[in-house]
Amino acid sequence: MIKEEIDSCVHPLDGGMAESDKEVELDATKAKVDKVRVENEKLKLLLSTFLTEYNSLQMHVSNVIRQQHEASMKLDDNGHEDLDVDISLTLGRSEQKISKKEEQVKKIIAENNSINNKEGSEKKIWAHGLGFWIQSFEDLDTNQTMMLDDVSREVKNKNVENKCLSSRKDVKTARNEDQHELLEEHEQPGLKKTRVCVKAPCEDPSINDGCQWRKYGQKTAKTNPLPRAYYRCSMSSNCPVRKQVQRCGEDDTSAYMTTYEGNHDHPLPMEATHMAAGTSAAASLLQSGASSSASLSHFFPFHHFSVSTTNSHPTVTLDLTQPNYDPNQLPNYPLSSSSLSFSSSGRPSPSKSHTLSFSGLRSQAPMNTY
DNA sequence: CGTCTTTGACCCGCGC
DNA sequence: GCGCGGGTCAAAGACG
Repeated sequence: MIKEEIDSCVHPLDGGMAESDKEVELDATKAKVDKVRVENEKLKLLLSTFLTEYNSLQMHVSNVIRQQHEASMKLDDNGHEDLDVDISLTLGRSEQKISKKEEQVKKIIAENNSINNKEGSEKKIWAHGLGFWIQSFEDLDTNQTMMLDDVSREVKNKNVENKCLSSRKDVKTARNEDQHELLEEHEQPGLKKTRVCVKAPCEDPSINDGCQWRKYGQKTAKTNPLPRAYYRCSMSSNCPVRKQVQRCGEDDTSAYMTTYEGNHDHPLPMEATHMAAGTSAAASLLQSGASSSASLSHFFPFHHFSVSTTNSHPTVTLDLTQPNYDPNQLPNYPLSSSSLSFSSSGRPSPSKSHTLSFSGLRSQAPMNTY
């Protein structure tokens, strides 16, 4: 009432019609505000539902992981050290033989976990493919991860320091010897490093998968007139990871085949861990004997892939140019939401790059959550 | 000046 | 043993 009086004083020239219009307008605005409020409440409810579902999903995943862990512990009749390290998905490695370095790392993890368990905090550390160590979503302790990386680097640096070589031939021989040692140490006899090929639809060959790559060569293969580019990981001076990028064909200029080989010896950025998760999952599946398309499609329901062994190189090929998406499969894969995304950095070529990432691959490879 | 790309030469494994 | 082809090296140049 007072407000109306004030309004009539402020606008003495306005007639009764103007006042009634304003009342109508006010009512309309109030109605709009109420509507927005109701929508806001609905959104809040939706958000809380999502959060609840997310938490229950997390609990479900942790339970599954715990069950797998317990099952594997039961199967272990040797009664070794009670390690909380369950999975070591490392591209191109066999889990049959564990090197001293890995034993050292596992020992550190076990010691830390025993301490942490005393404190009532349950922690697990996962060894991811492509040489990247991560921890489960239950708790994230970067100190442990860094410690693992330090151990890894320390051992590697010592190996490098021990080599005092002069001529190029000696260096090459040493390189070959190192590779041979790695083969002997980590791989089954007669089998070379596992390769993971990713055929991706992309206009630019310089796909940014999260790592920094340095081009060290380019060749034109006889079988394919289009040049093949060779890259090595430049995030670490001694990182052995290589990748080859080759256009799939003259008539298929929008697709590139990227082949990854080796294990990173340094922490990876998040985009790279997604990629590593996908590739290492594929590699570990290959090594675990999941060679049939049927068994592999269980783990990669949304994309075509194939397995081949050429020149003793076990190779998993993920074809992301042909999505194998079937909505009917969704209920069977509650934890899967395989996706591929590209994003351009906008920088001018040749620095222009695209981001390639996987997410939610359902396999032994755990999901990264940060 | 440091880093990265280009490119010809070289090395090595594999098939014949 | 020889030749071929894939993979790597390293010098030179480009670039920021």
